[in-house]
Amino acid sequence: MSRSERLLDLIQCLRRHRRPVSGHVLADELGISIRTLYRDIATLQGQGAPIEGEAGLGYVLKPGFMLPPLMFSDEEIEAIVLGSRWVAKQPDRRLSAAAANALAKIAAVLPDDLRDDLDASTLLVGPPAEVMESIDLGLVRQAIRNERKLAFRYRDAGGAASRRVVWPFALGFFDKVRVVVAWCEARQDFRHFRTDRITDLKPIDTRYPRRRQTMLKEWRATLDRPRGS
Amino acid sequence: MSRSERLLDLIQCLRRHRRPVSGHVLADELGISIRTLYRDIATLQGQGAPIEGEAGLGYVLKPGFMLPPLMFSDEEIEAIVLGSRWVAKQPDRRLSAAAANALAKIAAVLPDDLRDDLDASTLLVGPPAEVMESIDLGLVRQAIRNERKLAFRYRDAGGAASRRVVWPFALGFFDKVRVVVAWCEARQDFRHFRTDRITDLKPIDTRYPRRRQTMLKEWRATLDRPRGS
DNA sequence: TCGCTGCTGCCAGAATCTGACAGTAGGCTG
DNA sequence: CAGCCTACTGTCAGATTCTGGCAGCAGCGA
Repeated sequence: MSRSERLLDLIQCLRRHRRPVSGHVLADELGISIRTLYRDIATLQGQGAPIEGEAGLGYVLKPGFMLPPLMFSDEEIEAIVLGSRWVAKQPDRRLSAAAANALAKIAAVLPDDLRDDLDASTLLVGPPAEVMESIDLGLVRQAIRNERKLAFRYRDAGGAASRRVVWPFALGFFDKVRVVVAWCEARQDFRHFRTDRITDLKPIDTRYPRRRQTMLKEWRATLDRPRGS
Repeated sequence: MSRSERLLDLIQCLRRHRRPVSGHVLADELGISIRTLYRDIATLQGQGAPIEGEAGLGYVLKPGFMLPPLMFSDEEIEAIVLGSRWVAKQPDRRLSAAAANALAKIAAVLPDDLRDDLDASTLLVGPPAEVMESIDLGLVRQAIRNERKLAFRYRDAGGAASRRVVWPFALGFFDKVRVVVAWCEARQDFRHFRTDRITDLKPIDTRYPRRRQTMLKEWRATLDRPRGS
């Protein structure tokens, strides 16, 4: 195996083990000596890979993801760039900024002619709507990831306010607003909640009793067939 | 310069010259011997790069684009995936298919935990609208790229039909339909045309007298300020 | 204190890469 | 057809890089 291939393998290894791994283990998995591993790690760090080593612990790959060399056709690149531009115009600040950063990174490695072609493919959406998020989406993401309940006050389309305890499992886009998709304990059904109508968001420390993947699947199934059938 | 860096450089070189380039020229640009160049080309081909060499002509990089290893944060990946999903749901069949392919390629190299997180971020747009493209968007793209005029019949929102000759310079999304952005010869102004209302599209072989980048810039400027000011 | 770990410098042998030369084969032009 | 340009392969010796082992230092936890 050539050295450059091995470097990618090393990243994949680090990603597999999420906990700190000792250099010795990594060297074993790659079939190289510990000395060479240290050199490889140094090389990767030199190329900007976010690898951290601490004495007595081992190595961890900091969050952040390296895409290995990927082949895309012109159209696939166009699709990716266009989609990222769309995300960049969405009101979710964090995602929008992330999309802008991603676009910058992609543009940096694109050949000029392709970049020109992409300029001819524009997005005609209006300026981003001034939707003020009243809540911290980070809390929602965390609750989803850890399968924890959420409590909040909600004001529905009619203006009626209510208190909810829900089991969130997805955070989606709907037109210009973001919605939390969840099982509502009060209604005993799937509901989605516009984030801009949520107030007093409080994470609850109890885990909800179902797997979020399962609920996602069930919820999708209810979407596929029209209401009432 | 290490060999692996040079291989990426070689791809960039090939991309710069769009016409066939002889191995000798490439070797000069990279500062290596012809023999080493042949070896490098062979290596790249072995890794799946679409390089073609023909005796008497030179090397060409077949359309298709290789993204070098790129670092993305979790959020940037989420933005890219989300955007691609959005594109995949758009009515433009070619782009939608391209987005689906790109997503598959990205998903293939994503670690499992990240893929799970992304599942929790859904797109709540309805099923793709049944917009039948009556024209071949490929012709439009080609006209834009080559700065050629286009002639077609257009039926506007009020139902009134007209013949147009335009200078197209962009192909954009607007909500669920695609629009051609162009300078309209009849109206002597920028106009955009919904592709589903265009019929009898005919490419015209005459080049229009302005640069498409310039027109794009001017058109963008008109968008920034509200009408009438 | 000990053990485990990260990390660096050094060195000799192994592996790889590189350039040069020679030769084959294919396309293009005259 | 000949002549030229090109892609491509084989071979080989020297240059370069890579690799593993060793020694040693530093930080962390028990």
